[in-house]
Amino acid sequence: MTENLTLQMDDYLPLRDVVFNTLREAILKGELKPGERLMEMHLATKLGVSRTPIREAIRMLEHEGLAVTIPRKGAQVAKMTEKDLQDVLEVRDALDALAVVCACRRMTDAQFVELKEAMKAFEDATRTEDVRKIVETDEAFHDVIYASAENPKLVNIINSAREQMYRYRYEYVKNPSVYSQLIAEHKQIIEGFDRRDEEFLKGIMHVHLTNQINAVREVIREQK
Amino acid sequence: MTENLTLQMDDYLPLRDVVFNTLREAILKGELKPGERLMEMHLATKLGVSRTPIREAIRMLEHEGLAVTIPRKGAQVAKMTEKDLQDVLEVRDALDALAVVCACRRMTDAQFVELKEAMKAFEDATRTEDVRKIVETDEAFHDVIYASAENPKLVNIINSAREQMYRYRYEYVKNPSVYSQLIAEHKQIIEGFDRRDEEFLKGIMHVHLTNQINAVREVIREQK
DNA sequence: AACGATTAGATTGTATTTATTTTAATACAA
DNA sequence: TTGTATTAAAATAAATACAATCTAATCGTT
Repeated sequence: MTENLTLQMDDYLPLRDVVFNTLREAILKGELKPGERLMEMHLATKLGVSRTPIREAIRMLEHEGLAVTIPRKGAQVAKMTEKDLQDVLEVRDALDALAVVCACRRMTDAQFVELKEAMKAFEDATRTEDVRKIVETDEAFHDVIYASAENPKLVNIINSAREQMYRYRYEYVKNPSVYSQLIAEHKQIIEGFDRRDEEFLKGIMHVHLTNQINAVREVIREQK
Repeated sequence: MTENLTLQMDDYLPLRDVVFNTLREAILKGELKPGERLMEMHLATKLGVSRTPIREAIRMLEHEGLAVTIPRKGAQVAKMTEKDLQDVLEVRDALDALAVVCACRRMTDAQFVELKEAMKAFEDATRTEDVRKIVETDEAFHDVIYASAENPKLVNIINSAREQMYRYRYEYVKNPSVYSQLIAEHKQIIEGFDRRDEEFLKGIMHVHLTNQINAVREVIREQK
């Protein structure tokens, strides 16, 4: 019996996607800074591919809001003004409210368990002082909520809104004094889901989000 | 005095954008139907360009939600299921509510005049039986509202949500019996802005949107 | 006739080449 | 020194060429 027929090993990804993911990560982590030029030839040689997949990846970054292209001049990492941040937050606020209401109605027991676990993971991470891990577990916590909303279109849009500010948020999370507040808010969110209290949850999410505004705004202001 | 220094004639557009606009229009108007394959070579010869700008345009359509690519198999016009429609509407509902509240607070007098003019143009269009014109003037009416919200990020996201359902909505607008209702709703919207009544506006927009659901749902159901 | 292997053609993925445009560097004139 | 032309270099835009993969038709076998 020919066992282990687990072929179909779809580890294939078009180079454009590999490049896209690489550049996206680099931008979000701040390795590529806002305003920095994305020169095709340079990136191509650096990543060891031709310019074609680079160009396609740039088109994707562009529509993700992470890059801006000026025809015949090239692309650069998108800059955000304070106004941009304000605008994105306004949108995220509305979408988070929707997500949390949907999630409140649709969250399964298994997902609620998952959420509590994610909460725990985040709490643990804050004790490690590993910023990267803290950011990731925080995102994971919110991912559980978004997934529970059972609305992939919503998740897509929220994610693209998140991305636009996450590269500024890294700085925010570097400050350990905010951990306790974040943990407290996460706990309240759990409590809200436990009680299935939509209005309460909307309020908490709003606070949770707006708390980040000023910190991120600082970062943007500095880097001007 | 050298007058008429209106050079700067930026009538240049990269081919990728020309192709993108062309394909986008074709999809929204139903010339390219959901599920239809987007073969690079075919499109390239048809539009008289090489495959490079076609590929870039497809990447853009993809992130706009109008096309779906399967690696090594190619792209096709995105299909929408009833669930997808439901999901998009849920999002649009939330974003429209946000837009209308922002617009209510920020709309200038000039913009309010513009809105009333757009209303008039729509009313005129419904008498022409020219479906294309009707759709356009209806969109223009809503564009005024969205622009008044003074939040470009929000406008972007709403537009991409609109696009995803607009290609199904054409059918809805073909039915003249809905015109009077649409006109009535538009009038109420104007009234809402006149009174600056946020809650009223949110309600109207919600009704205005959900009225389209069933019609669009019909269309999707049929075409299966 | 039904099924599977083989192969030809079509299609996408990637790289390379060519053309156009912009940037900047240099030279010249005011 | 400043401003304008001119030229050279570098970058993007688009087209073409090549490679890898998939699809579907064909053929042979059962």
